Amino acid sequence: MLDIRFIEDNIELVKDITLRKGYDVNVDHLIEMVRSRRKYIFNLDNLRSERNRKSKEVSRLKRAGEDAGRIIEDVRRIGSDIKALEEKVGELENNIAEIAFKIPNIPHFSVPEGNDEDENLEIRRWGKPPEFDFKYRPHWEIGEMLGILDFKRASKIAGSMFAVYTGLGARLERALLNFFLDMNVKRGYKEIFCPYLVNRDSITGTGQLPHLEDDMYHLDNPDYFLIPTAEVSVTSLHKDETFSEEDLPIYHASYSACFRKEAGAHGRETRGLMRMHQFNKVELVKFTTQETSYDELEGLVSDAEALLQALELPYRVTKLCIGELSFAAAMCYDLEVWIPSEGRYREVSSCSNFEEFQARRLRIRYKPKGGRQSKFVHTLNGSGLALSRTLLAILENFQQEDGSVILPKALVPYMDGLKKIG
RNA sequence: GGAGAGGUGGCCGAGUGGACGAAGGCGGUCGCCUGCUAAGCGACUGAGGUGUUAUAAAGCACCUCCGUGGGUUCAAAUCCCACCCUCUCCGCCA
Repeated sequence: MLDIRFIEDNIELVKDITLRKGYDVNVDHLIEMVRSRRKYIFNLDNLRSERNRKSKEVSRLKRAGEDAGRIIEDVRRIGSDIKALEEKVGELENNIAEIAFKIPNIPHFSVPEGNDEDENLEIRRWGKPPEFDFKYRPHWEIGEMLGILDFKRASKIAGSMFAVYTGLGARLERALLNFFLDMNVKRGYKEIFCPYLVNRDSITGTGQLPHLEDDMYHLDNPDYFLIPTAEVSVTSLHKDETFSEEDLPIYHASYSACFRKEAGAHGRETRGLMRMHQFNKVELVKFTTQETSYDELEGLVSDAEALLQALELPYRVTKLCIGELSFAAAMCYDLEVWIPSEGRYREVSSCSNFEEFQARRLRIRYKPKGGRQSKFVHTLNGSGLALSRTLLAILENFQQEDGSVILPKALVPYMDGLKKIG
């Protein structure tokens, strides 16, 4: 959520960004309501002040044993005026919040113009895509040949866009999970394990609601959502808290299963591990001061890159253009790993700075050193990393002609010394 | 799921209708004292909003907030109702 004052001062900018990101929001109506709310509150406070004064008078008279009947009559009248105004203000506040929650974050000034993927800015590449002198296979073929992935049975027990990992496949998934968590902890992150079911407030706080409701699995009674990423639980961990500046930055790393309906994607990429209704991910979350958040973003990207480098997977880093930026992000780098079967790079980590956007919704603040006024923290997060896509990339990039797969050295200790599958 | 107890400021904790944004303590900040530290003494120490000067900071005035939402009352932390959460016991379960 943006600061209402900021919106008032930058009406045209807010309208422009909202429109370009494809959200339908009536900013003028919002401003109108904000202004009338202010007027009502002014009147309301005056009435309350009068009531407080007269109430004290009543109490004084009563203690003195004098008659307070006239004043009581007065206060009764004021009371009903107050109630009417309170209703009006309450209604306005609901309407204001409803609109304000639908306004996306404002991109950082350095974010490139552009509307789609092609206009993202490539920052750097690392590693070289493998060159095969044999007919290489997509990961689902490799996985089925090796007997480590089972999509048929997955669809039997659940449906399409699910996977079953068996034997060394399951072992490899677990190896990756442990490797990621260990690495991240070594780099200063605190390991967190959180609920997969969260309440509406949490998921509104990180910005998935209101507009992504259709993409999330929802339980009716009670009103719970299955998290689409650990970002939701881990960021909301500190809801309603005020840190002192010395506590910051805070680094958290959390594994979770992630659940997505992929409602907009049906029919696309239903094969393999690329897009699933349930997948595993380790998420990195940072809480920082306002001054340091962009340096921290660079650090976050490096931390995620270190994982890909340790796995020897070729990747590139891109900076997302305005149109590609998610609802809550002010700036975002994607890490994309090379996928031989597609002949292109695909996202395995999305590292974003949300600035105050989430913190404002979740009321996460800090007291600056020496300062009185508390400020909103900046929140950041990025995958470190998405497990299934990483596993897929390992199968495809390190496949051999005979169908076997050589494991990256970093994983060997996690595979009980096993260097190769198949 | 049943029975009971409880939710108050950064923390502990008092407060059962009017002088309570809230005693007392701890913690914190500043000052005094002190060779240094400790102890001691004194002052200050919640958040949000509206207005004001100029929608800078600071200030000043007022308002709101005692788990959340309703209600009773001239007046609610205090009384009533619903919900949420925590603790204890029982049941159930991994």
